[in-house]
Order: sequence, then C-alpha cells, then structure tokens
Amino acid sequence: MKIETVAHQYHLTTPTLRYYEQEGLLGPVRRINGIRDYQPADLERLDFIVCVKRCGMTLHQIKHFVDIYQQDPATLPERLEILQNQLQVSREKQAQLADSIDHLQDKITDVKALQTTENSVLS
Amino acid sequence: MKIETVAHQYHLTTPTLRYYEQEGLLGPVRRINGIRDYQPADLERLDFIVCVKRCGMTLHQIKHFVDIYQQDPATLPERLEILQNQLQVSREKQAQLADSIDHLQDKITDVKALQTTENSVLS
DNA sequence: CCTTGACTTCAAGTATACTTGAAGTGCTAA
DNA sequence: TTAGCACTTCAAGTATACTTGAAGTCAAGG
Repeated sequence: MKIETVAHQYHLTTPTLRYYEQEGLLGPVRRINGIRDYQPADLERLDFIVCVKRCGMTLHQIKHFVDIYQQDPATLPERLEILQNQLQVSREKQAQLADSIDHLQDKITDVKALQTTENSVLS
Repeated sequence: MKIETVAHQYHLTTPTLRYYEQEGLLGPVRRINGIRDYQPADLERLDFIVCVKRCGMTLHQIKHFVDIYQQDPATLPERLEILQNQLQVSREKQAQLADSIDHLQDKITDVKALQTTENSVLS
C-alpha cells in the first residue's frame, strides 16, 4: 500500500508518516525505485501508534516500545509494564476529562441562565 | 494570595502562572511593591482555565474567551457557542479515549497470553 | 515527447507550551 | 545587619510534533 493511501485511511498526512518513519516508529519496505510499500504488519503497528498516541503516549515512548517489541521474548515483562502503566495514566486522563466535561456543562447552564436574565431585562 | 501558594494549589509552577499572565489569561492585582495578589475571582478564572485546557482548548482559544468574557452581555451568544463547541469536541475526545483504552486492554491481554505461552514452553 | 502528479530526500521553519537563566528587589528571621 | 528566600522582569532556550520548501526522480496519459 502506498503512502498516500495509508495517510488517507488513517487521517494523517504523508509528511507525518515520513516523520514517524524518521523517528523510528515505522519502517515500511521499499520497492526497487525507493517507494514505500506499507504491509499489513505496518498498518497493524500504525493502529497501535494511533491508539497509544491518543492515550497520551509521546512518540519517544512509542519508539521505545516498538524497539523492544522486535527483540521479543525477554522484553515481555517490560512491555506489559509499559502498557499497564499507560492504561493507568489513560484512566486518570479519562476521569479528569469526564470531570472537566461536567464543569463545562455547568458553565453552559450558567451562560444560558444569564441569557434568559438578559432577555427578561430587555422585555 | 501569593503566586507560590496558587501554583501549589493548582499543581502548576510559578513560571507557568507568569506565562499565563503574559499570554493575557490572568491579571492579578499587584501590591505596591509589584507582587501579584491573586483574588478569589482570579482563582475562579484559573479553575476555568484548567478545566477547558484539560478539555483540549489551547491557550490562544482560552484567551479569546476570557477577552470576550469582560465585555459581558453582547458576547453571551458567542460564549455559549464556544462552550458548546468545546463540549462537543471534548465528547469526541472522550469517546476516542475510551476506545483507545479498550484497545490497550486487549493488547495487555495479548501480552499476558504470550507470557503464559512462554512459560509453558520453558516448563 | 512532454507534462502532470505522486513519489523521494534533506533541511529549515512553525506552533504550542513552557522552562531556564541572569540580574535585581525586598521581607524576614537569626 | 546580613543571609536567605521568594518575589520581580526580560530574553533566550527547550521539547514535542509536525509542516513547508527546495530539488530531484519516475511512471502514465494526451
């Protein structure tokens, strides 16, 4: 699969994909002419990248993970620890976000009340 | 209330508070000697800043909001629109985060399964 | 054949949000 | 009174994540 197709499917830009590659997060094979050819395994990894990035992992941390992902068996405990750690962090984020959304709703209610007051003053 | 106290209470640093002020998000009164004195109204605004920042609003957007907040009544519809817009964005973020957390949990299950396989191979 | 458009590399630029450093002022407690 | 700490300003530096620009290659269609 070509870079443009991948970019489109993942709602990314082609420079972003090249940037991720430059940072060591991806490494699609190349055709003879140098053109990137994304394989299913690359897309699977991209799924993971998009997922953990949304959870708040930095590209640097993601790189470390994909690095140890290669050397398989010995790194399983570390991989588990990283993922569990990230899960905890993400859950905290989730709780904070839920809280902030509540506050935002309260604020909206306040503004709506103010608007009503405004209208009654004008009438 | 002094800057250090505020920073401590909001889990921010004093340079961050000064930076927010520089960006026009806050404007605590000063004592004669120039020292910032945060009033309850400033803390309320800081509550709001922390809240919408967690929802994903940029400092730039926050500044715009606090700017129109001053000139009160005419800006009520715009304020409402901004808040409602942000609420929608935040809810999308929330949904994506929930989704990513699910994937993360699946990944953890996978790694745990791999570890068990590893163990059974070794035994 | 030659233009068009997607691909390539590499370097430099941008946006956001802080952080750090230098240099100085002023209250407080030994 | 003097040491020390928190306060001040202003400028410059850092981290993260891209984005943009320049210059060039290559395959397909008119």
